[in-house]
Amino acid sequence: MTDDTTRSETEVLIMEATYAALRRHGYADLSVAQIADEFKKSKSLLYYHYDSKDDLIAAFLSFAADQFMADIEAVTAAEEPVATVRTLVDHLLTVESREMRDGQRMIIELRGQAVSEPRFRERFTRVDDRLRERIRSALAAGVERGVFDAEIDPEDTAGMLYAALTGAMVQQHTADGDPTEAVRRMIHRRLDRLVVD
Amino acid sequence: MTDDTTRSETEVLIMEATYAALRRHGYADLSVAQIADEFKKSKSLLYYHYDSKDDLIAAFLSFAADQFMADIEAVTAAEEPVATVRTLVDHLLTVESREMRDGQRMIIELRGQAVSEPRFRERFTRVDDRLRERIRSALAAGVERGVFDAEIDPEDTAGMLYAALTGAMVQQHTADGDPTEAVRRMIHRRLDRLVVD
DNA sequence: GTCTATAGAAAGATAGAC
DNA sequence: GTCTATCTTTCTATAGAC
Repeated sequence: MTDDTTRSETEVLIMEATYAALRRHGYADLSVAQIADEFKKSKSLLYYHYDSKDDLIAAFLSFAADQFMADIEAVTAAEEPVATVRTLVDHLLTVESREMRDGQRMIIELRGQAVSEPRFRERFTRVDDRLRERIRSALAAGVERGVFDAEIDPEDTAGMLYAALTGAMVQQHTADGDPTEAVRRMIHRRLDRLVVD
Repeated sequence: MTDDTTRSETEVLIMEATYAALRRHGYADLSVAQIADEFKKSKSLLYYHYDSKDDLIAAFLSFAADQFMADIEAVTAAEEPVATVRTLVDHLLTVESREMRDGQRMIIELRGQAVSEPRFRERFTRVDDRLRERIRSALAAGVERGVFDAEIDPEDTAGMLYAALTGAMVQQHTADGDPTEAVRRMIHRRLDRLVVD
């Protein structure tokens, strides 16, 4: 279900080295040599496992997407509708550690590349669809159970919320000043009002 | 006010060549040679006018930001509060020509680079601040004149709206499926409700 | 200001041994 | 599967003439 292409032990090590290299250098001027530097074994071994640099990065994006989605599923599993949305919002907008910050920065930078890299775009499409659907289904379930105002359109509302989350993350990492708190407040306030007392 | 560094005729030609090269090749593997190819004069002349490639690109980003903001000001000039926000939303979410699409893609791609390029980040900070402020002041003016519900917090609301706009644009150009219509509908609907009858 | 020519560095990728 | 060594291309940037 998670499209986990089977990854050998070495391949997992390569993915981790790629992660480390991306954290350290960013994507813009990431070289295969830099990835190899984060890797116990040799540079040419990377070419044994992947046909090209682009191939390797595309594989990494799948790897990262798998990890990210598993993380999300774990956090929001088995919560009721309102809590699911709130948790998701807080999870996406919170940067508690340097590791999380670097991880998000990496994603934002790679996302920019998806403009012209079809393989990247494909992975982001997948993640977007799943997150949006997660919000939509929570909203729909809420309406069905009578906890949310029946006036809302779960599809559009989910699209709007997820766009706001994406935009806040992008702005946070590509401009000074942090818009995430305003967005978080607005969404929680909105949820308060949507809940039928 | 617009921080227009004075640009010589040749420099404007270089900016236009850079724009053409970015449209054609994207930022990811843009070379100075490719910029020169869109330019009547020689490659080395680029280095006479700019110290380095990064310098040239940073200058281009200022140039593009100036154009973009002038465009926005022109479209929203002298409109009343509600119309200003509606026009801004439609303007940012509408892609009517190939030129507009390419322009937006270019911005999104460059924005990804702002993660690790301080000079890029600085430019995006400026544009973000101005657009957010434009929305905020329109909302505040609307409240003051009694056309908007006095309950809203113009600052946070502007942050939320602008985040949604940014997110919709980013998603539109970095994933398949177009979330802009949902976001546009939601915002206009929201504005309908905010207007005190 | 503008050109041609090229230096110098770095990158992606492969050859071939073990 | 993994290594070392290296080929080849491409790129940024400069030198030096006009």
